Amino acid sequence: MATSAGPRARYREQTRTEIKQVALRQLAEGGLPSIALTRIAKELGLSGPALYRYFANRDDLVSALIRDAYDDMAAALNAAVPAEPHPSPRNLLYTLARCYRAWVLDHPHRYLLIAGSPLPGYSAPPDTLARARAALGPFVAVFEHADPQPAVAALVASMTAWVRDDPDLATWVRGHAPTAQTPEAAGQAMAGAVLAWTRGHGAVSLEVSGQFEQMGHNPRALFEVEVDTLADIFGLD
Amino acid sequence: MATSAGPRARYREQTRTEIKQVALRQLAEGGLPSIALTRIAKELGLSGPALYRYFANRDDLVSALIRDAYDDMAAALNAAVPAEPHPSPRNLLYTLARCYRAWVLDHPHRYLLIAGSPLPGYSAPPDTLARARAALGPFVAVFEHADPQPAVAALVASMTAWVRDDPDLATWVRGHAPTAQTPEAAGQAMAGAVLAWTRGHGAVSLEVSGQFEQMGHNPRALFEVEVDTLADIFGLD
DNA sequence: TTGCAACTGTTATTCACCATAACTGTTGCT
DNA sequence: AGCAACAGTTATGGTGAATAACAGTTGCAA
Repeated sequence: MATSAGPRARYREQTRTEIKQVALRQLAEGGLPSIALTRIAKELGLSGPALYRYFANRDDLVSALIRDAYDDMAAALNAAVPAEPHPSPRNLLYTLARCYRAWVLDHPHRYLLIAGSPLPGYSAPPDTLARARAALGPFVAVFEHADPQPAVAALVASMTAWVRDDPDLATWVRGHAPTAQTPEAAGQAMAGAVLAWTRGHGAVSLEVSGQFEQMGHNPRALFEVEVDTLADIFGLD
Repeated sequence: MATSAGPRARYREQTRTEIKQVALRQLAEGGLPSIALTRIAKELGLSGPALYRYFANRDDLVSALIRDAYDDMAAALNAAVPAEPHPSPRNLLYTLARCYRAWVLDHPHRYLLIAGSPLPGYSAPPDTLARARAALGPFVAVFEHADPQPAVAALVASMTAWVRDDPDLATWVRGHAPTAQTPEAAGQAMAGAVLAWTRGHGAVSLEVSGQFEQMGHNPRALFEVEVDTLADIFGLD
């Protein structure tokens, strides 16, 4: 495997991992701004500039954390799928959505790292885009067999146009939703997946960033309503 | 008015405002981390520590920006209400929601400042809470006359329990929704308002933080679907 | 009108952190 | 056996937050 590319490469990978672990702890303790190369180095018994052998700079380290977080989340979601034997689309959505929320609540800082605010107008690098797609993939499968209400027609149309314009996207959608052969079907699946994303993000990001902290309601109930009504809108079985 | 509390206080307020303006520009240009007291001072022809006469520290300045943003947004929303003469609840919701999105798109950085990620577990100071409520207020009025679907029953129940436990909240809700006398009615209004908040935030925060950047769909269509279906769920006229 | 207390500003200094340069010892591979 | 790549070091420079110590200005009360 790629792990046995010589002892040096292995040691290097090991050190990179240790650095990231310390960075994650600092992230958990004080948020993004308190990830400090100097302190990471000190904690590892290294001194300052040594870290630059492993990461080009602070941003590079943070990017690595973001990539890992995406991968981890995507893995969790994909792992959740086969758990349910022959799920109805509705139950599959429930499973995925709960898995999503569970991951976020387990890794709040990492989620804020992913979803947190870059600059307005910022465009994620393409590899990040691909990773985000990997997390969205399982949701696409949910909506391939659906009977959406008229209220989403405009959104489905917008998504359909996008699928038509972007062949890569089209093949990607079909990879997750094999029966979505027409642009319309693919657009419908994308509409469902993106709605799941925005709704999940809305509910969960406010929960995890502490905005519900002083509020005496049940965040889980809120989340479930969003998922439930999403299933309704798409007429999932 | 409060502005004529002596020439000194007036000059002081003026300087504070200038500082905040420069800070806002820096925020727009490079995000939160590039708000730098030293550079603000330089730009104003002052030198470093002078700013500490006006703000206790960097966090204090940022807090002031957050407070201003909340106030500004709340003002925009409240100003949007009387525009529509005798609106149906549904049309009122549309008006408010579009106003919300318009404000966010007009002030993306300030929105990210408000909604952006503090630490998980962070609790906003009470005055911020009050300001957030002021922005939520107009939405409460929308949902006082509604006929919610069974899918939201659990959420309404959760909100009702909260209203029952928190007399301050109860009076605040009645301030915006005079007919919501029972805890149930108030809980229903809160459920609608909070759902509007989370949905709006989900759609708009992803849009404004650039997550839709490379995606060929129409963010407006997405937003409208969310608002439309929210109105449906609550059976708004 | 005078005088002082509060206010506004200054320079000097410390500390934390990112980043680069220049250099040295180690090690794995040919 | 030997060298090139690698992993680490100290020294240095730059930026920014924050505090201390000090000095000029001004509103206002006696």
